[in-house]
Amino acid sequence: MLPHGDLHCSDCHIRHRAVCSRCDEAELQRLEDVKFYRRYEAGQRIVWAGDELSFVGSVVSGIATMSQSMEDGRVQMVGLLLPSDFIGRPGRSTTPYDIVAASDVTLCCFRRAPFEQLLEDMPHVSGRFLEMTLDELDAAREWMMVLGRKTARERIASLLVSVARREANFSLVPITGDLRLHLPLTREAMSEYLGLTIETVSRQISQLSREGVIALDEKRRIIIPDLIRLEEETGENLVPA
Amino acid sequence: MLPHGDLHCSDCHIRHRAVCSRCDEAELQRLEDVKFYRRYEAGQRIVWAGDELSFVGSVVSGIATMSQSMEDGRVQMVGLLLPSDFIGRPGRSTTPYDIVAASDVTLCCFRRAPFEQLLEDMPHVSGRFLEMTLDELDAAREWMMVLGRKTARERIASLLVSVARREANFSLVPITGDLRLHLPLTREAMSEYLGLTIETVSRQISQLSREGVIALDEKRRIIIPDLIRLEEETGENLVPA
DNA sequence: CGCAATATTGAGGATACTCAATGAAGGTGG
DNA sequence: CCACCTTCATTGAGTATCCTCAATATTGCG
Repeated sequence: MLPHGDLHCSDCHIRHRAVCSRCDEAELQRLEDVKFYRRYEAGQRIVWAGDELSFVGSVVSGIATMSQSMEDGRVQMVGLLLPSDFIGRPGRSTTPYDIVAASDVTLCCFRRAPFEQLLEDMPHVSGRFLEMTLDELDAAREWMMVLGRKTARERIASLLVSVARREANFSLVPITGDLRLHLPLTREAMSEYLGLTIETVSRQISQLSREGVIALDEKRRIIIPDLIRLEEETGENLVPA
Repeated sequence: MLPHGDLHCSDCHIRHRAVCSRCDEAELQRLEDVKFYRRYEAGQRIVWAGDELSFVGSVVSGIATMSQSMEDGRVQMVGLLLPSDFIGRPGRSTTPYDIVAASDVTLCCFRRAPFEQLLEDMPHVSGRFLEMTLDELDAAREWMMVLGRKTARERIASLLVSVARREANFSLVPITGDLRLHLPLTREAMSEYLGLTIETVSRQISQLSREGVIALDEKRRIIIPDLIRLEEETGENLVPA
C-alpha cells in the first residue's frame, strides 16, 4: 500500500462523496497541498469532548463513533462516522463530542484555519459542505424518530439497514442475494447508538437471527439474506399495499 | 400594528438572530425587495410532509412544530421552530416533515430560487445560514441524548429549560426570580417532542408542579420559580461539586 | 349552555432495564 | 503451544418505568 502522504486526491475512493466532491482538478491540487493524513487504531480516541480539535477532516476508511455523555455515565451516540463523513466544525476549536475509532481509521485532515479559508475561497467546497451538513441534519432527525418511537427490534433493524444502505451506495454493488455487512461495533457501541442496553441489543439480535432475518457470520460481520425483509422490520413500511 | 408588508427589516425583532443577521443596510435592502410575509393561525398546517414547498423563510413570531410520522401513526417531533428559526432546505423542493403552527405564526419568506441566488451572492447570508444549520445539528444531537437516555421527568425538564433559555436569550431579560414561560404546546405536542405518551407528560408535569419545581399558570403558561432547580432536573448536572 | 377538545388521574400490563451467571473469543506469557 | 486472563456476548430471573385502556375533569368555543 502507498504511504498515505503519496495518495493523490484523484485516486481517493471518497473523492466523489466527501467535502471535496465538487472540486475540479485545479481545486483538488489546492487541497492536496494542505491536506495530511492521520491514522488511528481501533479503540483509540480521536478527540475527547471539550478538547481542542486543531483539525477538521474526512473519514477516508474505517468507522468512528461520535457520542455525548452525561456526568452520571449515561452515553448516547449521536453519529456514526463512515467513509466520506466529516469531522469537526469550522469556526469552533473544540468538539462537544467524544470521537472514537471503532475500527482502524484513516482521516484526511486540514488544519482548521486553512480549511476555513478554503470554505471562503472555494464555493465548490463550501457548497458541498453545506449540503453535507444538511444531510447530517436530516439523518439526525431520522434518528430522533428511531430513539423516540421505535421498539428495540425496530432499532436494531434500522441500524443495520442504514449501514447496509450506505455500504451499498458506496460500492455500487446491486443489492442482490446475501449482503455481507461489516459492522465493527461492539454490543456496547450499538446500545449507545440505539438508546438501549447491551443485553437488549444482544437479545434482539439473537431473536432476529433465530428467525432468519439476519445471520451472524464471524465476529462483527452480519449477513442479510433479504434486505427487503429486514427493512420491513424497521417499522418504516416502504412497501405500499 | 403595521401591516406586515410595511415592516422594515431594520425594525424586525429577529434581525440579529435570523439568517439575515450579518447583513448590512444595503444587503438588507436587497432582502427587503424580495421578502414577503405569511401568516398562519394556531393549528394550521404550514406544509405537509412530501408536499411541494415553494418558499423558505424564517419564523418571525409564534411557534411551529416540525415532525415526522410513521405509517402506523407514530409521530416524532424533530424540531420546535421558534422566532428566527429557518424553514425549508435550499436545493430541495419538498420537505420530509410536517410543519404545523402551534400558535399564530408569522413567517418572513423568500421564494426558493431567489433565496438560492442570495446564498450564492451574499456571503453574509450563506455564512450565517451555514452557522445556523450547524447549530441546528448540535441541537438535534442534544435532543438525541434526551430521547435516547433521559427519563420522562428529565425530558420534561429538558424541554422547559431549552425553551426558557432561548426565551431568556432573546429578550435579554436577566433570569431573576420567577420566569413566566409561554409554551403554546398541547400535551400531545409535548409528548410527540419528548418521545412519550400524553399521559406520561401529564403525570410528570403534575408531579413537578406538586413538588414546586414548576407552577401551572393559565393555560399554556408555566412559571419557573427557580431555573437552577429546574436545570438540575434535566440530568445534566451543570453545577460542579 | 352544552359540546368538543384537552388534560388529569387510576389500574393493570408490556417492554426494556438491572443484576447476575455463564460462555466464547482473543491476546499474553510461561 | 496451551493455560490464563480480560474483554465481549449471551441468557435468565425479577423489576421498574412507561404505555395502554378507561374514566373523569377542565377548558374553550359556538
